[in-house]
Amino acid sequence: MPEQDATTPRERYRAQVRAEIKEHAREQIATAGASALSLNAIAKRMGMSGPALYRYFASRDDLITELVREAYRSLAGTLRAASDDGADLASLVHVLRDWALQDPQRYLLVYGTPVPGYHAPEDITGISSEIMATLLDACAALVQDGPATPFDAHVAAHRDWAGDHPAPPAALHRALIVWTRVHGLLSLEVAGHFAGMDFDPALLFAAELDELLAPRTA
Amino acid sequence: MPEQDATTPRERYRAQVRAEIKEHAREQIATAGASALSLNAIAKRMGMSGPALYRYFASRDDLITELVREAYRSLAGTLRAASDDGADLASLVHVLRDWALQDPQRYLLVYGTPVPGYHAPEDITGISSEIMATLLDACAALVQDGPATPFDAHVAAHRDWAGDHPAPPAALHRALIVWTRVHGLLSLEVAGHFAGMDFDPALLFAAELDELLAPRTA
DNA sequence: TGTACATCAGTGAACGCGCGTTCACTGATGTAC
DNA sequence: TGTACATCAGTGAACGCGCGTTCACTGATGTAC
Repeated sequence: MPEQDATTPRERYRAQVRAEIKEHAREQIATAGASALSLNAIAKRMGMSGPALYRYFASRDDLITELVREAYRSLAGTLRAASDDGADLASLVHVLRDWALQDPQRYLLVYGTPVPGYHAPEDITGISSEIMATLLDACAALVQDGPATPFDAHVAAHRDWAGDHPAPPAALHRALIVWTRVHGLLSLEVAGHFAGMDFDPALLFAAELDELLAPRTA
Repeated sequence: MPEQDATTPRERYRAQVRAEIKEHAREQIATAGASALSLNAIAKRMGMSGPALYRYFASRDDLITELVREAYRSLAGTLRAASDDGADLASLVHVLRDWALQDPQRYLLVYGTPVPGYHAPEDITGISSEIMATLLDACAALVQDGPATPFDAHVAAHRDWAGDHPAPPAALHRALIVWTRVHGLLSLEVAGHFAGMDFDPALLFAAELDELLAPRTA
């Protein structure tokens, strides 16, 4: 995972230290959540003094922004890659689940409650809609004709979030439903709300995916 | 909202100050999230010195615990009351949504990512299963016979979380699905992830509720 | 009803902590001639 | 190839802040006789 084109030794070193800082930051977030991220604590764990990190990140917010951006990019890239490999909606959703469980806090960086007092930069909305676009591709390939629901009509008139994606209203609707259902399952699982409940979250997920793909009648 | 049976003037005063502290705590949580809750800040806003609060709560964790417990109790009570008034699953789910949007941070205290470094006391699991029980009642009244899904079988063998509720496996399954779908919608809405997206979350919610109640065929 | 005592709310000082961030600096690494 | 200079990583001290929590205390409120 190269930081940039790192040609000179100094640039390579910089990139490496930056990566190491982010590594420790991710560890720290995984333990205590993003709001507990502390530059001094990272420095200590790296055997450096606190101020040294300011050579690599302008501020704590800067570091968080970088982590959030990378989380978005990682998810967008992972889904896009699966999609390019021919994954259908079911596979895509499984890829999303695997990605989320592999690093729960990273998932929460994207779809969790925003870090208090922190505001995301604009370029992230771009990556966000790239994720949506991948989901829309898969949904568009799947929707069949049927009676348009009232929400289909509504979303047809409010589709800015889909950019210029050519998906029909029913696909927009489906994509939103997929998103919210999957997020409901993942966020509860990741937050530990299934913990005392004995059943297997993977099986519930599979069952919900079945319903997601099953045809429906009125 | 009486704290306890407050008979003597001193007890009444205590209860009132406790309530006022919690009021300010809720405000602070609403602004910056639960992890930012600070006893000193609350005291300052109440025109008291920090240590004074230790007359009312043994520690910061104690205060958080109280707020979490009250959130659970409020939700359990609200749902139970609606259920006793004869609410069906659809109404119940709308009651849940209203309760969540009325105070988003309170909803997150119950179903959000747990406050880092904080562990909930046991008596809360009791209230939690009371909530589930209300949901199960509504689902049991609604499920019709049909082919048992693989997950129905699984949950029939892993139903400890339902206590001794007599609901059939299909109802357990249904309750979990209702919970996760509704939470997906609410948590994304409450966290502001629909904010840039123009469509009306209430309509998406209504559409999803329709699908939740519509009969399904394979 | 009045006095003596116990209870309890609230204060202010203090402890030790960790935080983000700045600043002037040392010393090593790279660059130009 | 060797020297002079610029660049840059990292340090240590310092600033000001807010945190949770303890402690010994004052003063008001209630209770018992």
